[in-house]
Amino acid sequence: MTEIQRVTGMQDILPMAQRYWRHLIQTGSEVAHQFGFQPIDVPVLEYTHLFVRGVGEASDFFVNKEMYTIVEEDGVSLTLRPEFTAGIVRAYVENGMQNWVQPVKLFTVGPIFRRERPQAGRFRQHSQYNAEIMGETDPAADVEVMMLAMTLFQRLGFRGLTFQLNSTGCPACKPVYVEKLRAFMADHLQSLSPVDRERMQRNPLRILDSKEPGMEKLLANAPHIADHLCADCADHFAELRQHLDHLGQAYTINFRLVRGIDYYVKTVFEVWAEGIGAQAALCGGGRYDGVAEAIGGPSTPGVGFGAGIDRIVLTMQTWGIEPPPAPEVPILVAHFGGDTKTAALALAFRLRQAQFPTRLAFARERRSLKSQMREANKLNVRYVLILGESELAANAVVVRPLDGGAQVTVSLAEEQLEQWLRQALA
RNA sequence: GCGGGUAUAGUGUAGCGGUUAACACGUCUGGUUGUGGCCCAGAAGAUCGUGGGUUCGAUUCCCACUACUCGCCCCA
Repeated sequence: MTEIQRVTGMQDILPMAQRYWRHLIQTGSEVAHQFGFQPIDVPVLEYTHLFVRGVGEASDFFVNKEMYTIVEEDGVSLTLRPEFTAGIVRAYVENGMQNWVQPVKLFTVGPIFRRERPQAGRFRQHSQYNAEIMGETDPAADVEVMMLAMTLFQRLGFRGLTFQLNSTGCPACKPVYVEKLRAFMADHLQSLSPVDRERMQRNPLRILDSKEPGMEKLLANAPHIADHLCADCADHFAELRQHLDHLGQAYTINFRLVRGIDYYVKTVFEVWAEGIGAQAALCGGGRYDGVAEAIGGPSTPGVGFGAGIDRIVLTMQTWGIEPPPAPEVPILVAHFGGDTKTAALALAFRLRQAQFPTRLAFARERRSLKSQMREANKLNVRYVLILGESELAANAVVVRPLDGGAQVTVSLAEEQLEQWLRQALA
């Protein structure tokens, strides 16, 4: 219990849970392909400064407390990626994707690492599905990213999905708004909780999604960013909404929806599912036109989203959304005495060559057929191929169906067994 | 970083200041000569999270630590 143990916040994805994961990843890949996104993988490890520059002002906090960083002997500092965007933007710049047909549309799946305190649906290692469009400022690109997310969740079987949508402004209008918000809050200091006063210092926008009691009423009267956007941002937001309206896609303008990091501009959105609170949003994303420059590359607009796979799987499980059943292994080869084990081994490989998923019964010593039958039954095998000495002598196997059908003897000559099985399993 | 809860075989639980630490599920084996599910029998599997106390004696009471868990902060 003390020695052999997972690292805090890490988890094993056992075979029983894999069908959720596989289904999610496969559906995600299919949908991405349909939307014209190409797959990409970026390293788990990057130079620390990539993430430090990428996340901007709040970086001290993350660097100190929330990132897994190792310093190599020569002093080079590396960090396990705490997000995908920085790495993908780095790959875009480093591989000269500016010279590809614009925009470049990419998606990826993989683990990310954050040294946070684990809690329901939050792990230190968790996997994300990410999609990004790089090199395009058109609000239609935002729409496409949003609809990719929405389609994915619909395809997975979620119901009652809604967009939560907001605009967070840009370097031109966001600071002006933040000042207005700060001034408003200063006038209502006495109704702010200590936590929110603290927030006002560090990251005023975050007050908007405060969970403190009474904030709802106060925030309703606070200045809303949608009313303080610059012309460019207002146009972008208006056009985005127009497109959504035109698609008949419902959305909720949520003025409390914000992102904690500076590089987000204009669009921010989440997908919520019926009955799930804001904390369990299925995904979140937005526009990050400032990132490429922040990491030292040429100014490049980008928009994308990330969806936490672990959390989506949890949600599917609590809702009873069933992925397709795991592929089964329909055949077990049993053997019984004499040289039959050797022959069974060969038979199993022969069947696998012929594309039949096959399990082979093992037996150090002589093992009863009954025991092997039990194994087959527990594994939900459809046919047990019994290879005893008499079958071996006759160059045949007994094919025993486990669904109650009659067993038959099939010759091992030529392709007879393969043909029989192909028909039976069709 | 802060706060609440929990810690007994693989899993879920019971238990008590002194017991061979129990039960269910699961696992394995067997139930006459080569055939699953039900049933029956047996077996393996726990220094009762770790370390300190209190006590004649601690799995049981107390403390600390660790881990797990739920929430807060934060959330790229």
